[in-house]
Amino acid sequence: MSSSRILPVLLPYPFKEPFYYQVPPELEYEAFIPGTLVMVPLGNREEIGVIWEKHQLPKGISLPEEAPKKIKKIKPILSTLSVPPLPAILLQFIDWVAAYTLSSPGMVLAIALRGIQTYASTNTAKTGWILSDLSTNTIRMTPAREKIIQFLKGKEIPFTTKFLSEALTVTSSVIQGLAKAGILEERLLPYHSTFLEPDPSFHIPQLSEDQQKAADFLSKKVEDKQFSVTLLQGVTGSGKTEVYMQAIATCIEQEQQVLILLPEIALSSQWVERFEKRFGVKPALWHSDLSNKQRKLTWQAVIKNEVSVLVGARSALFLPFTHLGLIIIDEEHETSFKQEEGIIYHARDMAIVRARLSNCPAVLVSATPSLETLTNAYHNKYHHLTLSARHGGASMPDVQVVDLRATPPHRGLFLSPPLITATQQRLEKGEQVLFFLNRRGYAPLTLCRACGHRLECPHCSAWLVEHRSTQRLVCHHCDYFIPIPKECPHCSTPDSMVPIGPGIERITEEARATFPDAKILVMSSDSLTSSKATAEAIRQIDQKEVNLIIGTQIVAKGWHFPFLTLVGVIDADLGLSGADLRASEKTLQLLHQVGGRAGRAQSPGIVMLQSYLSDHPVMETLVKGDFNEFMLQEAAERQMGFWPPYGRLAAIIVSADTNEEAMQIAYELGQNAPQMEGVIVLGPAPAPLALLRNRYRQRLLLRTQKHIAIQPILHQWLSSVKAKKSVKIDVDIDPISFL
DNA sequence: AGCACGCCGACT
DNA sequence: GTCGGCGTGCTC
Repeated sequence: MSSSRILPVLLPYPFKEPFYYQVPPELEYEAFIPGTLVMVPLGNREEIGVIWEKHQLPKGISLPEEAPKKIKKIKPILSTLSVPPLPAILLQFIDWVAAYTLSSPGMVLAIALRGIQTYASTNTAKTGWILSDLSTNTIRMTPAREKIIQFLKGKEIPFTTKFLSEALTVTSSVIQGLAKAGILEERLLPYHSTFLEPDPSFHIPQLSEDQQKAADFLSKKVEDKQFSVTLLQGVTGSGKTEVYMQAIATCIEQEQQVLILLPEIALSSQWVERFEKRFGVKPALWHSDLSNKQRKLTWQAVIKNEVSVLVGARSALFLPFTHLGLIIIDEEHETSFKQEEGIIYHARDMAIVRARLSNCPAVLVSATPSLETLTNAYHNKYHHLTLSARHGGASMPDVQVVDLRATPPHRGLFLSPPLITATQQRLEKGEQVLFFLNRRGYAPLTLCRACGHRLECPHCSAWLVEHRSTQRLVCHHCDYFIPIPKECPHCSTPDSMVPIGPGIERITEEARATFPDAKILVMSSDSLTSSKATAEAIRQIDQKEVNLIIGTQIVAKGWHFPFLTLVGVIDADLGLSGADLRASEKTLQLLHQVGGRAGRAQSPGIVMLQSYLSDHPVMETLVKGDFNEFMLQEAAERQMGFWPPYGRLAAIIVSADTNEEAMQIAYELGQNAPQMEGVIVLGPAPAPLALLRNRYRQRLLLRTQKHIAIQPILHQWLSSVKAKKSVKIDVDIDPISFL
């Protein structure tokens, strides 16, 4: 066996490097180009792997000494999968993401292979039936048999059992019988993609002058077929979607593929509808709720270039596009683009990397761009398009702060008199009102009036949240819950447990009592458990079957509520209390987004912010509406200390079964902290959730100046400390949430 | 990631 | 004496 027939194969497991396998003599070596999907033996199992890179050596020259030399045995590749090889850009992208996030390429590959994991086992091609050459008078004729033979006579394409039995009202046993007699012959169905081609000129909307300019700019970028990043910023209702749909149309005309990333694809039925109205067909979808079959079909259609437009959640970034011509990241400021488990990555940032590797434009879309994006736009790293006016003549909502110190709600209640009055007026006029509170359940804290005992999750450092609808106290961080106790578990005083603070269930209760005639709809992840339930809620709002909507964060996400004219933010201060670096930014974005739901169509909208901090800069910004100015001010404050976006940040989380073990390793990391110019290490300290799912967590933060590459420093630092397997050290590059 | 191998506690 | 807990190490 010549050693030149040995190839590196990357497996979807957390190994540092590819494994080496040999090409068996009966297979042609030249066919194994990088990206080829193969079955290989691993231990006593068979696994899917990918040919990773062929050593660029002339034939006959042996491999570099160091590569497979220390490997004891090299097993043969078993077979090649009948799918096209992964595109070279995807291979590069996987390596890039792995290096950036300090994770193994194999684990990144695992995300990319999620569409074919079941490929080998369930590759059953569809077949149908045609008439054979055998004479039909060799069999006994029956009416059912007659029908089938008459139907198939002269037809050359095969028809499936399902089709024949339904169309001709015969049972499948008749077909089986004819097949057995040799009258019918089984044939593979001709392959046709289930993904229809969108029509770029199906319905071209009338764009405003502003919109048209922006659309032309993006279309030009698509035609250029070069890497670029554009921020498309515009207030809610300014018609951003229509603008980028125009760029999608151009991309389809150029016969290139488009990827659109949305934060919560399950909630995007309205988006898909808009797409369908514009292009005549539904786009391909990619999200966690897809069935295995849909997943496989979509994955294969993407790699065969049969999908021209795909809308997906963050993992769609790892699909095997072969002709990517445009990536759009809608609601780019959304924190749910950050994957927080497994491979920790930010889909917005990785999308830009993928666009660069694919040499195509990326478009970031938001009414309230993230600080990072806005800074890049102001420093001319990104193009910046602004849509200033609301489309269709609607005006911006009028934002008012309700000072809760001056006009407090009644004792034990949460709706202030000004908000109640305004709500009453709007409801009487037949308009819709939204109450926003970013808190699920009835009350965030339950305590004992007698002894002060607070009910806490035994597995996490968090209060148990009362959910009255299910009669439970629930931990929002793990799956722990208990029935609502009748007496204090600590001092046994009966009926002493009292709910503290509001959740939306409690606001709903108060709203029912205050507005007995209102038709109330609750929107939270607890009430909208399926995309069907969500679609039904949206329908009720559209049809004006409800007039008071009470919702959590879920309502902030891109919906059209045409009859909504008043938004009441129950607790505008929520989120500002912590010491989180991004507290102001995130609160401002969220409240701005929620406020954007109001007053889209005919009537002007009002946003009322209930706050005890009415002179807080965030409130003042919301009233004045100068979002960008506030954000740039925030950015300026971060510049001095080299905080992001002017510096780099990495969080190291040490987790273990006992606090002692976690502290021990965290302490050792602290001792070995890198000491360099422009590098600062903070910690160790208990992580924000010091106990999570029974794991104790300690954290360190590494902050460097922007020009310093953070990965090599981390790599060296982490390899200086040895921990046993039960102690986990996770690295979060560019962490989003930290205190 | 899976899975085998290995060394210490409660049982047929 | 064994069954089995999960801690450690290996897979080309």
